[in-house]
Amino acid sequence: MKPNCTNPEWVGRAKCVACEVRNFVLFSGLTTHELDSILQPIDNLHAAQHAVLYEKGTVAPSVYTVRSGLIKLKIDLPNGGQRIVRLLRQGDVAGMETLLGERYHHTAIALQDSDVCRIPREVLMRLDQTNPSVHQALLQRWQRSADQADHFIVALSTGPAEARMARLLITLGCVGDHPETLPSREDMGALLGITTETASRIMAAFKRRGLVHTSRGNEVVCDPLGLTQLARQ
Amino acid sequence: MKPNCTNPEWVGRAKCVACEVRNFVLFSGLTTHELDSILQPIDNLHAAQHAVLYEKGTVAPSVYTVRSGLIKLKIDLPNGGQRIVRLLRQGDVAGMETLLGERYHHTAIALQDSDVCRIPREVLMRLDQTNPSVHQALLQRWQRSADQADHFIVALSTGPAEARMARLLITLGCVGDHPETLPSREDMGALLGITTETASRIMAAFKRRGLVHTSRGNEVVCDPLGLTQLARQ
DNA sequence: CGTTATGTTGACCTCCTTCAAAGGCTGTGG
DNA sequence: CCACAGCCTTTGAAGGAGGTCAACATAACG
Repeated sequence: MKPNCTNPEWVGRAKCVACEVRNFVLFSGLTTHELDSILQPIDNLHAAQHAVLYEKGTVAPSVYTVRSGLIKLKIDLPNGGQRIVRLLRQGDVAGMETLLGERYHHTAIALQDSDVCRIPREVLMRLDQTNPSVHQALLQRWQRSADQADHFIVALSTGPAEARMARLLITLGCVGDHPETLPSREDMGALLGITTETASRIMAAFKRRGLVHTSRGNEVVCDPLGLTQLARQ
Repeated sequence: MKPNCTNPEWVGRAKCVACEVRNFVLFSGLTTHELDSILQPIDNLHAAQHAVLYEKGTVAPSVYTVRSGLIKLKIDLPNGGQRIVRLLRQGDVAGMETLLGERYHHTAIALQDSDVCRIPREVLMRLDQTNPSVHQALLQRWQRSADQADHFIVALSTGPAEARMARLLITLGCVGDHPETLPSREDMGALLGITTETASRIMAAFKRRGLVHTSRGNEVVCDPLGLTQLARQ
């Protein structure tokens, strides 16, 4: 936990008009004029791997939209462990509890180098009330968050560890053609509710069986058919 | 699965103005006049135990607010089992995916005899757009739903089965003075991601250890201290 | 009063955790 | 450039927790 990894780095004031991922994030329905009328600053931040966006229990002044990368929302357990309850990717929003004036309900940490935009609570509340498209987009994010929570319960917390791991790999998208950088064994354990050792053993077994191949560095490619078959049970 | 248990019973057109739990449900901020201006019918339904409010995958024309009782939201597993992903009580809302025009994401079934109000999608969408208090109440329900999902992941799907069961009993509120009617062993299993047999064994052990007492019929009273201690690990 | 769901208990075996040790990778300082 | 520390990963052995299958008990119900 080095000091240079604990905080995201400020990149600059966000230029939403020119944002190349605007269609994926909250403000896709806003006109140039409407974007200009935002008074408070929306900051563009770069969160290096392991950077902490915010911590559970602290006051929540802003929400974060993910432009690229992968963010985990975790909750610390009384016994010292942790449980990851959500994974956020491009277009997802972290810290929506801000809108209800509460403190953050999770700790948000970057699993990969990520780009995020930090939107002050007042900005989003005003847009939510004045702009139907933003309002609709917000409802969608909330729904998406609930859907993902369901997935964590049903797919990642149910059944034998091997099946859960297969479902996790599918969820992470490493069945596609592109190789994916996987989270650490410890994070896999926190995602699935199993120990780090079990996560390591299962991954090792998957490699031996040829279900996953490490292509280069940390990146892996997976066997879609084999994994989906394992995921069933 | 008898036919008389599969559907909720129509009780009457809801009289929101006179509703004794109105302060707990979505319309607490509406005036009498605003309530009168609702054109489409809000129906008051009684859902007997095991009654099905709606089924996953069907088109979603309405949301349901819970006036009393206990509703489970479940998802069927590919292997024939089921997993309960949410429990709804007084003031909670089921089927909010309706607002995004989607099909239901869960199957909603009454765990106890329950009273619910069925609100047509159009009514809620209009109120959401025209009335800030309803809008705020909706955001709150979404947040509450996400919070409960977190609880299902962190408290009910993490750690040894015994600790999870202790947390479930605390969640169900049977540490209070009032005796509580517990769900079936099968539902406990579906809540915790364990088998019915394990749920039964753990409950039997709790009774032997004096952690829970069956007071009368299905009602039980629990030992708060003992359970909270078990819940830690 | 038989029939059917629901709960309980036992035996067995698999899966997962725990504790421990060793291997591999990376960055740092000599 | 190499040695070494620190971290992550892997692997082993042992024990316990939970699943599975089966039998039985109990309660609910027509």
